Amino acid sequence: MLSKIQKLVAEAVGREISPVIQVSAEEKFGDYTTPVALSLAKTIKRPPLEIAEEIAAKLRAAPGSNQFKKIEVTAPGFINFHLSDQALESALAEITKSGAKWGRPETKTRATVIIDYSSPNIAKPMSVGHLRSTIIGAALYNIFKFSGWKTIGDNHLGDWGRQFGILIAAWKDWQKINGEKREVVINDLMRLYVDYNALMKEDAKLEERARLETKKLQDGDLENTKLWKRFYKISLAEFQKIYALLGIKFDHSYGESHYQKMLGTIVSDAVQKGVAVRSEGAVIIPVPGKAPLVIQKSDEAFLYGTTDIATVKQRVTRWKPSLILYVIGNEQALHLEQLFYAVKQLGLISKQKLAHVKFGLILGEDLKKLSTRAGKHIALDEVIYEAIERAKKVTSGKRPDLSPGEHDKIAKVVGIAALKYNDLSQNRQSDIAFHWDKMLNLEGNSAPYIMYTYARLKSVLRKAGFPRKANFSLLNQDSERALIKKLIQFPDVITGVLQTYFPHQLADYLYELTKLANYFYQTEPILQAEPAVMNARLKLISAAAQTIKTSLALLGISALEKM
RNA sequence: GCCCUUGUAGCUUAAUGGAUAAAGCAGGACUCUUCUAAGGUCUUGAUGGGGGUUCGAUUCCCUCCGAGGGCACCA
Repeated sequence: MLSKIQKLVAEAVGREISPVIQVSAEEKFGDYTTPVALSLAKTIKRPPLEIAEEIAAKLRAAPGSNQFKKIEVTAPGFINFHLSDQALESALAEITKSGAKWGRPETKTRATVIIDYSSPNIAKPMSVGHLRSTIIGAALYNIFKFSGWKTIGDNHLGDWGRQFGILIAAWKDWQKINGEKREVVINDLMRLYVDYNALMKEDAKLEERARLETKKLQDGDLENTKLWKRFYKISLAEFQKIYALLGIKFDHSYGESHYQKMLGTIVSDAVQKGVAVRSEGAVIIPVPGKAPLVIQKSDEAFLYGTTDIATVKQRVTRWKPSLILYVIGNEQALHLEQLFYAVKQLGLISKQKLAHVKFGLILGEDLKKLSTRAGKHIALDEVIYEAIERAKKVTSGKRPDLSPGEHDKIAKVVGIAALKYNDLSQNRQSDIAFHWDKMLNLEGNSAPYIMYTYARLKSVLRKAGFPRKANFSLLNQDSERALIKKLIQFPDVITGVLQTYFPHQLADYLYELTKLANYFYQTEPILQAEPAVMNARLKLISAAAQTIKTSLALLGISALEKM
């Protein structure tokens, strides 16, 4: 709808502009509004009201204006569009017809996007910090895919590098003392890693050993490779458990190790092209105004910057994307700036857009970073189980007609949904202080609220049977109109997220839609209404339920039919 | 010192430069002889300070104050 109006306005203005169109803040200003006359006033040097009236007159005469019952000008020069009853009715008909496809942007694309998300480090358990990348990335993945993009999700596992040197060194020490008596689990690896890190700070010799083990691994040493594979397997199995719980999937999980064979060439090519230079024994790519990107250490080992360049190279040649999204924390902003600059200089990308979808950290309640190294750590699986437990407490008090098995299932879905929604409903760029109660909120603006609304609507639909043909002109209550108008906005919201990479815009919309659906449910009887009205209302709540379901699915949340 | 992010109600958050700053939680008052009260209605309460640009600033610029993160051989 926004783009339709934008086109109309641009034609009426008769200039090469893309005027700002927005949903009106208040009913008295119509359904959509544009301040285009206000912004034109300066360049044309005429009073904005006069310009607005002139544009409005042209708009009223334009062929596309039959969708509006009124096009009005209000001071100081806004042009407001009031949708006609007929426009609402035909829109609802279209929404009903589109079903699960409702929301797809009108402009089609066949472009490819690669989304790099989750990307945990092997040998460390996943912490709450990884939740954000995983959930935000998955939501963006769903939204792009839904919108017709060829979408590739790649979990860029941190499965190479110095952390393994540290772990291998620590492991060898541990083994000397303890032998191999029992099975190694992920927590053992973490403890080894944390302890060694602490010791390393005081003993430079340990640090040197870790460096040597890293180098040996990179040079293909047999023993270290074997250990690496072993640690890799342990970690991956652990990650899979969490991904299964969260319902997250990837198209690929090429870790950093996958690119190791390319690294030598990357560096020599960079040097040959004159993009990289030697400095203090290392090979660097200078970045204007920033620290340089080191691509080879003075001991000739490679770094994650080198791997990241190789990754871009492979992704571009293999998948020919027009967009690559890096869903990575704000703390990596500098590294990604360096990387984006480097691949451009190297000619690996030209028209392709690379974007850092940054997000704030999850901080401790003391507002300090939760780092594995510092031993401060909140395990992700622990948070997930707690979420389910809390949901269970709420669930068990309701619906005595459902079996304990159903309650368990509901609690699992609701708990995880609440966790995801809490993250996705906030602007990703701000830091989050970790509070159990906030994180696992089950009331108010939360996933359970939305899911509950959906379940109620579905319950009515089940009781009514399949709605037959309906006359939408019978939907003339305020609560009905408001709901239809909100439904119409859905594709515009999706389009917005594709541009901003802010999933919370969708969450926000979903919440507003849900509130309107609830209000309607509360104020107008559906099954008790006279048959013709009932049919129209059934169609309406069917459209609302579908849109809620689609939105939840895009956020990675499954809607329950009963709860 | 430089760079990134950030400061909105008691708390947690929303608002592509637009109209009277929007919600949730917490507090107060109502509401199940209609379809799920995990609901609905009403109510108290906010843009860190100071400048500037603009018809219009929570949004952009400057400055001060506060918070988190990062600044080549970790990832």
